[in-house]
Amino acid sequence: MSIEKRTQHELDDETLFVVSQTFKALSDPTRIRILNMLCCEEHSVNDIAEKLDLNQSAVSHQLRFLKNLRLVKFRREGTTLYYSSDDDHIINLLHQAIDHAKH
Amino acid sequence: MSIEKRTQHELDDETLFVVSQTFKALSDPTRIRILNMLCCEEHSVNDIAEKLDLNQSAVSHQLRFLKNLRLVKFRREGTTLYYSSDDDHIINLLHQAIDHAKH
DNA sequence: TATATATATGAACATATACTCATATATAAC
DNA sequence: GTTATATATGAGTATATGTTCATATATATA
Repeated sequence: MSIEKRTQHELDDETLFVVSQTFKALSDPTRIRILNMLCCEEHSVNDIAEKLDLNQSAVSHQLRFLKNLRLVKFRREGTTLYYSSDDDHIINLLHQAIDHAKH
Repeated sequence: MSIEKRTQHELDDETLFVVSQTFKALSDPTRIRILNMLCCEEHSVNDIAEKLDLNQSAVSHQLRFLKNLRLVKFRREGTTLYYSSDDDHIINLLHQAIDHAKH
């Protein structure tokens, strides 16, 4: 099999890493709930924690995870940070999967 | 907030579980490589193991994982099992993410 | 029946993950 | 400065995950 033919099928390490990290972000129920909450409107950390009945620290840890992957962004207003989604394409993947799961 | 309004935003447990499991399947580099290999044509277990330089047992374990989620199927020919993808929609999600990762 | 080949399975292990707790940091108001 | 509020962070911990190794199972052939 030629190198050209192989590369059609085999994914390079960089792509493999990015794709797996992206799906890893979407593979945890807590992160799914957070992303689903942030897809349409921004929310503060405490707001997310209260509405989803989660520990503030747990939410903050997960938001850092999502921010590192640039899936969410935030703006500051005083001591409050308002988070919102920052990757329409990945949010779209999430919604496709949700629709698929609901049949 | 009304129940109707809430359910617009909050996902039910069943959906949450299915979605997270689906993305979990796509979140491991080995499974991504296997699914990417199976998307276009069927392959035997040994064929997958050799082409992707993986342990036969590791491939078999991952195929069981993917089969439980009905992402792959197989047909038998003698002692050989030929696996292929069995969920076009999820394969489509994978390819969207790959394209997204490659920019 | 015995042997060979292909695949599946279970245990063991190392690593990754998600959470909680305690505490640190940052901003605002006093 | 002090105090209050909102969020971030690091350590510790329990569980989940992916792999390897050894072995079991299934099918085909002699």
